Amino acid sequence: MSDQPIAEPYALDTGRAAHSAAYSPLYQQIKAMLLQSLDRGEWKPGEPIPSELELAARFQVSQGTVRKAIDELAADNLLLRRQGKGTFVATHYEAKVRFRFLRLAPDDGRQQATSSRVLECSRIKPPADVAKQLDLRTSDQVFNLRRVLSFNDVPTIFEDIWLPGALFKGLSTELLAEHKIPLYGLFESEFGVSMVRAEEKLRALAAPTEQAQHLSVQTGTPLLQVERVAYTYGDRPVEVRRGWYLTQHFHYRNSLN
Amino acid sequence: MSDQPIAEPYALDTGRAAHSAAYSPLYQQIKAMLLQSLDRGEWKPGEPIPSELELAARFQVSQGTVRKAIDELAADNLLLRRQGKGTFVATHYEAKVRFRFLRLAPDDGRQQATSSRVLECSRIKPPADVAKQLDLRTSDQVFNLRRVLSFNDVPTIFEDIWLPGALFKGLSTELLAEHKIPLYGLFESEFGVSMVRAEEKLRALAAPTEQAQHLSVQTGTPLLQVERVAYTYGDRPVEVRRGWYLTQHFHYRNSLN
DNA sequence: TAGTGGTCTAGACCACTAA
DNA sequence: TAGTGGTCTAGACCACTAC
Repeated sequence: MSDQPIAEPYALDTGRAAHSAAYSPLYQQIKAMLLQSLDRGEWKPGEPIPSELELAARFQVSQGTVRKAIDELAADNLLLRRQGKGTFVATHYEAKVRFRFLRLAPDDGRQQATSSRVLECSRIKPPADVAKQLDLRTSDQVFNLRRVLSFNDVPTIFEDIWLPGALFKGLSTELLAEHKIPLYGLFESEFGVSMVRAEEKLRALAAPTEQAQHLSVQTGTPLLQVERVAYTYGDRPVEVRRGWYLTQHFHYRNSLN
Repeated sequence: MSDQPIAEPYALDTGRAAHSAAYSPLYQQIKAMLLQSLDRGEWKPGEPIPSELELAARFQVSQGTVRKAIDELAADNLLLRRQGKGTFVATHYEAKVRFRFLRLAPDDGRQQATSSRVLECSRIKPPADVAKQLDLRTSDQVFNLRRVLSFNDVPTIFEDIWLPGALFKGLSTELLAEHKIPLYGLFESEFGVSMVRAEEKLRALAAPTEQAQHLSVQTGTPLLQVERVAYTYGDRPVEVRRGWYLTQHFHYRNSLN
């Protein structure tokens, strides 16, 4: 085993000449490569990624440059740093992460027992607007999922969810029944799809008949409607979700920074 | 003029001994001092702060340490870095910042002419819940402001606002009429109060009579109610705002990260 | 050309974790 | 004790802005 230099396995653009065609800093290039590794599932949620020194050696840069790349991924909540232990791939099996995506909170602040009842899980062709939001054709297959979330056994959220069929092969009512909350945890461990970011649009509206029935309220009751598009690595949309929230004893919390 | 060393004017805790009582990194201490300067109004919104090298000399640390402090303040949107020009105190007279606090957007994405009509501006004693949220006594004075925001002359938001009297001396309907949008711009330039962060609670509810009248809809129309507490430097609450949004043609946009 | 923030390096040392 | 991330330094050079 000699110490002969190995062939440069990573194509880093070290050329930092002024006015270079498409210059991007080294740490951005490294960030992009780490993102690819995450996307490929090279390191799974909950697992540690290689140490900073190891990555620095692999990419032939200094530790500080790797640090800056990891810093940004940690700021985006894709990675989690733990001093003395390592850097880990974020997972949805953590209260912290869950609350980032479940913004409805009880007015009195008390903990609530959460339960989910799946009403439907079928393979269908998507409505035109959903197909567009998922970057699919209307001829592609999608899963349509409908469920009711209850807090302390009080039905509070009705959700209508669409998922690309190609990514969620094998999704079924049984699988959903076995698996408990959170849904995004199931997605990451069973299908290797990590939800990283989402955009939501909120409106107040009078409950349609169907939604009202699922939530045990009268038709016309004011509901908070939440339309979500969720994205995985690389800003690829992988879920459309329409939710109707009862806000008699709950509120949607948000921070403006 | 001699080059004699000046007395150390800043109390930095350089003692980094293990298990030191209350150890905090140098860059955090510097961040805290920069925050104090911002709070004192040493540098006003829109103005540049001293250069990194100058601050490094002032605090007797390396440029890198100052950079890290500034990095965090810039990430929190308190400062704005502009390469080649300097680092500036964030101001609410910028579209970017405005959209951080006004989350209602038209469904069709088209630009809308925004106008504000002030209905009331009075000095009163605060309701108990408002006093509590502002860390005031119910015997303290507050300003109560009511206004309607219209987009393309369509009334869309009714707001009820409370501000600590001590901080907003001289606030009046006239001042508000002269001054155009945004309100937080007025607060920062006329009263030296910079809104830095806010927490909101959203609910859907049936329009009460008064709100319905202001928004030209029927009593009972579903409205999005938004309760906001806004904070200035050092997490001090300085505004309570209750808004009712018409979401027929608008939605509240939010990003989950 | 001078001054600003932005990137990158190499190395020292600290704080935390686990064996 | 060894290995990890966290802090701090000093210095070089690049990119951008303004004069």
